Amino acid sequence: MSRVTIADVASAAGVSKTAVSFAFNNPERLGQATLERVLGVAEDLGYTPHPAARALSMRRSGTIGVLIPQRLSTVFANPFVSELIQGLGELCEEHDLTLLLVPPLNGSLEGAIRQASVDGFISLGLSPDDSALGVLDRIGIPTVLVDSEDSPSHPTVNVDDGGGARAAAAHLIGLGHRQLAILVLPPARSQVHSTPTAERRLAGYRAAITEAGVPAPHSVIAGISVAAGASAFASLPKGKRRPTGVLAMSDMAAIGVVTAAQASGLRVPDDISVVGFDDVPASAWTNPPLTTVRQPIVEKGRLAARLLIQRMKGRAVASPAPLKTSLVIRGSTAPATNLDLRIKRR
Amino acid sequence: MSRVTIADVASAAGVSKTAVSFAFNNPERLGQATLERVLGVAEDLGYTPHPAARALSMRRSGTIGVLIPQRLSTVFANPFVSELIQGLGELCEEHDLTLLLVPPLNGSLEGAIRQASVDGFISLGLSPDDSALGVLDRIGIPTVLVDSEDSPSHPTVNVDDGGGARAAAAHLIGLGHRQLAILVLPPARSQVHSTPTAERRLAGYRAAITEAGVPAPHSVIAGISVAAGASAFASLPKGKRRPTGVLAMSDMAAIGVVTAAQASGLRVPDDISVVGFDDVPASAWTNPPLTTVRQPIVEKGRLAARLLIQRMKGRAVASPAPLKTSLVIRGSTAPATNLDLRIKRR
DNA sequence: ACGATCCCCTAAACCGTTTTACTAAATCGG
DNA sequence: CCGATTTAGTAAAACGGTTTAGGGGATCGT
Repeated sequence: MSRVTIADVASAAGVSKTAVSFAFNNPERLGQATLERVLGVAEDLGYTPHPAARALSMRRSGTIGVLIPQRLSTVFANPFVSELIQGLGELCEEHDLTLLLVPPLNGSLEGAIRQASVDGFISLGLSPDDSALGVLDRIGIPTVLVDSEDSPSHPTVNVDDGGGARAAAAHLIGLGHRQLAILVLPPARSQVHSTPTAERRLAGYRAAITEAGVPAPHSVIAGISVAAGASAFASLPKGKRRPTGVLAMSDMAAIGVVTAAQASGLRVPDDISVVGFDDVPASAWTNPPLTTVRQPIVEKGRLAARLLIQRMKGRAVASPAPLKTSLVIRGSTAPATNLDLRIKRR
Repeated sequence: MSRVTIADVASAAGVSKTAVSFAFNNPERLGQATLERVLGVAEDLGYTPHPAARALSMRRSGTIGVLIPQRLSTVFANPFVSELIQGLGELCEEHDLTLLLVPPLNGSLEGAIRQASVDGFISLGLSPDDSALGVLDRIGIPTVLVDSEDSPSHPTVNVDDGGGARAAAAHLIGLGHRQLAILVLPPARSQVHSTPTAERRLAGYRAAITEAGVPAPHSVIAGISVAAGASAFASLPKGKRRPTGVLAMSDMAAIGVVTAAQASGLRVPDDISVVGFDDVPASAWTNPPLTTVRQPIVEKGRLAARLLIQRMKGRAVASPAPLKTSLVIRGSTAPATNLDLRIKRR
């Protein structure tokens, strides 16, 4: 009933364990006859090398880990992660690697990191002061940081969040919007908390607003889910002080705002403009299609994986320049209308 | 430079390897003083147990594998997988497990299976004759089949695909549609090929159509992506023979049909009705919102994970009854209009 | 005919843990 | 004060592979 090991195959074929190992990993070192016999016996017995034993012995598991700072159920509700995995996946498959998702276990990422048998880590959105990072370089495992801050010990892959955010805010301001709202992420230590990326976006929004000299925006806390966006809309000021332009930290939150606004009887973009961030595919199909800041997510995944694989091969790699972001103008933004005027006209 | 092992800690603390191991896994077997000393030394040295060594020795890796029959980049383009992972993730985190994504490597799922160090597998959409299944029970690793066919050796989690499909087709027929099209999946052995699930859906569509005695539907081959749906629309008959109702195998394909139809100048649902399958979250935000067959994807993931975890604990588990599906009627379907009539009216 | 080479194959060490079986010392009951 | 338990720790054997170093026989060149 128990697993068939290399020793079983060896004795059944009348050879040494070494020979069996060679048959699989170094066939040219065996004679034609023995090779075939060993392979045949292995097949008959249904032998399969034990992956953990192999990993231990070869000091390589053929797996890279994706460090996910929050619960899988919240993170995978955002298509951003799917997109990123598509990029990572392309390179993994190219290099015969599998992908391990490593979320916090019992609320602790560190514990999860230790348990993970991987050759390298891709870390998503970790704050530079996160204790998990300490564990990472203590273990000395190759790591690439995505959506984090520049680190002396690990290469970092980022996009130009600040520039994208400025462009988005400038777009709204250019359309005449003066009463703006920003959906900021909850402060650290909540389940969904702020990340370096979100900070850069926020800074970009604020910079553009300050430079334009328009009134300070209204800030409201929201997570990155559609539901969070919807409830954020609910807590915006009503009446004359209602914002006419909303800047979100993600497309999901933006979509939440749009649907909640529509449900409350507002028209998008006529009554309220909303801009998202990321440009996930779904943003092109929403009603109206979402104006958003595009970042090349799949490309970002590919790049991160490429760098990690190089590091795993021992090559030193430098952090690449941030990838470009660009504003994609679709249907969720329009020139601001004068509220008082419209109300009067009715 | 090399990794610090349990032996290093042991000699530094002046105890045996056993003591160090106990300090972490069996602290009550050590005296207060030694326990603290060992733990302190381990901390100082930055000791972390080698996961593969641990897995080998304990015969458990703390990981469950998700067997993915196609490339990650194609599979993760469908939000269905994200949803499923949310469900799987909930139970994994509850049980301190991580999730390994196992796509085919070099086109071979079997090879990938062997390399994966996991305690159990969740298999997605595998045909019952897939050779990968043979490998699975040869190794004797606990497995739960999702979106597959009933198997004597493994519990299966399914939804009522056939019933959902019938309801969808009946809905269109009830609206007066007589010229129907079905988007069928490519035959086996292409990159995205048909699955047992798709077969059941197809059978459901056909059964409802046959029973209602309406003309045989037009079939057109399409994958499960938005792009595939769009190009499928392009290959539908034009003019008087153009279908007025389209049945898809996934929401993504349906969305592709909708956008392509709109791009070609047709109005949805006025000129053409489209129904999807799955009810991924994005279906509620599209323009128009998609009529689709809802299946409880997250719940499906939870259930599959729950069963697998039970099997991993040695309990025998039976396949549960298929989960219920239900038709969600939104805005992409409407009563059929007489084409000739409409053309005349213009 | 004889050392050098090459071809096949093997014994044993190693990877880094956990766990079993056991021992020496300390504590206990009576 | 003595045998029986308990306590606190250890040595060695797994776990299941890969890899290093080397050995025995056939083949080669001379």
